[in-house]
Amino acid sequence: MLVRAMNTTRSGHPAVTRPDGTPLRVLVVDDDPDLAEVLSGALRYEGWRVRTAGDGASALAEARELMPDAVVLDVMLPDTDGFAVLRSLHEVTPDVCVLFLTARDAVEDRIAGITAGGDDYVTKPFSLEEVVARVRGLLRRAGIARRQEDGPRLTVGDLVMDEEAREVTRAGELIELSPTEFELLRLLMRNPRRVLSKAQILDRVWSYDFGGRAHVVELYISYLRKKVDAGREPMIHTVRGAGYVLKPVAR
Amino acid sequence: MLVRAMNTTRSGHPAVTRPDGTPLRVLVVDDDPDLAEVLSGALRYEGWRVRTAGDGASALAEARELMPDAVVLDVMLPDTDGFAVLRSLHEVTPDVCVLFLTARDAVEDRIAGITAGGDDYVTKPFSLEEVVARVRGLLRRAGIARRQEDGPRLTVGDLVMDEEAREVTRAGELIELSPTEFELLRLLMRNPRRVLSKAQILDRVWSYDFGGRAHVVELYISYLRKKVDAGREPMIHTVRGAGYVLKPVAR
DNA sequence: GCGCCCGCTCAGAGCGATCTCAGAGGTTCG
DNA sequence: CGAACCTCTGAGATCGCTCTGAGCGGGCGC
Repeated sequence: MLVRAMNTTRSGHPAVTRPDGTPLRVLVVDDDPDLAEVLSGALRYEGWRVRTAGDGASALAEARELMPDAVVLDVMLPDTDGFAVLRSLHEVTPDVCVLFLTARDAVEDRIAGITAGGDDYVTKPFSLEEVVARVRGLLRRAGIARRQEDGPRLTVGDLVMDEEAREVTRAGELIELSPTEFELLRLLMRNPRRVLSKAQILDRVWSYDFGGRAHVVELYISYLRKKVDAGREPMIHTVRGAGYVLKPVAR
Repeated sequence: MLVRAMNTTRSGHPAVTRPDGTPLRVLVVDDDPDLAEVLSGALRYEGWRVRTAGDGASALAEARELMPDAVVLDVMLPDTDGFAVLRSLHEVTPDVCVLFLTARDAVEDRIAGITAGGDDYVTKPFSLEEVVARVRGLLRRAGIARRQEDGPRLTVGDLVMDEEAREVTRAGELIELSPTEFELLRLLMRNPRRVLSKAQILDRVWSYDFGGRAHVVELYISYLRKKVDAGREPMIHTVRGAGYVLKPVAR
């Protein structure tokens, strides 16, 4: 039936859950409320339980209460710096995974030192698809996540994407994609047979501060077609006035 | 006037309800009272419980009282911006779904991130069918809605519509439809065996600012017939002086 | 049975959506 | 520092969609 089970995402595909089947718990820490809202929306959409905090102090308080599996943590906070928060976090929840949000010019070496422990980071501005993918990766590698499906592989028809290796093949043939093309295709493959509007695509694949227009989506769809559909039976379809769909070739 | 059971729409088909069988609750927020009225009428027609508000402040007040499952929210409000309202809404009712209403030109700027979660939006001017369909889609994906029928598929006889994939088949054969044709057929399929007048159709499928005459309805019915009934036993019937009906082929 | 009105369909204009190309910046890497 | 690559902008060109207008035909009231 359609009553939502705990382990189903809003989008309907099977959710990544904790080993006991309860939803994963994620804490978002960022002092920009709009950004925190957007992030938490995207993570909630994965079927996860999300809380937010705006500074280090309340982050710790929330963490104590929520006992999160993962934390999405802005390195620049008003009261403390992210690394101090990280240390305290690990005291509260030792096994927690952390995804850092950082400005591009931030000291990359310090980050590198921290991420050695299995944590990860993305630089602002980032796309939501990217953040979500990273969090999923973290959890999976940490062994916290139990995936309902196969593994780190997405399959639609004869199109296969290995997210970890960042490798895509169609009918066994390797397809080389640029970062943006890869992200766009991932979004499409995570929503097969579902029409996605250009705005939805823009919101998830391009970074939140992107000012441009939906025209780029058309452009990148065109790139993808040249690589994914090249000569073969097309899988990427335009639905005029509605958006784009990825479908396995008709039976 | 019409007496009706709580879980039945005015039009008589089974209502989409909350899991416990009580009617879904929707809050409409728009500063144009006329528009708010039209919208709330259309949503009530679905058998849902509807309240309206004209600005952000009263929207929050109403939300606290109604605890809505979904909110239809104009992004341009006199007192606050849509983002702030969204945040406060999520504080009051964490799992609420939001459908944004926006002017066409506004789409480009600040919508970014808004559809990031499960939320969605439509641009003005819109048709009522579209708004209703989107709200239903939101609720269904959020797992809030319990549908009396099967799933995200509409079926009348051997005619099947998959709303998410925007795909229609008859007896297994794929039928390609333009956006307007699709919307019209959806209306007919949601009201099988019921005669719909041209005025009703016009009101629901065409946007509220459409100046044209009912002649377009005839035209689009004609288009649909060519595609849906093509050569087969007809399902679309004219009722002279009254309107049109869609019926499964009599056995 | 007659004529009128309703409804059906055709053809075409106008418009908007989409596709693609070419090239300007910017970034990465060797 | 240069080459290769990536991303995005702008401009046409194209194509499909929507709606108008007109003519035709048939059902229904008289």
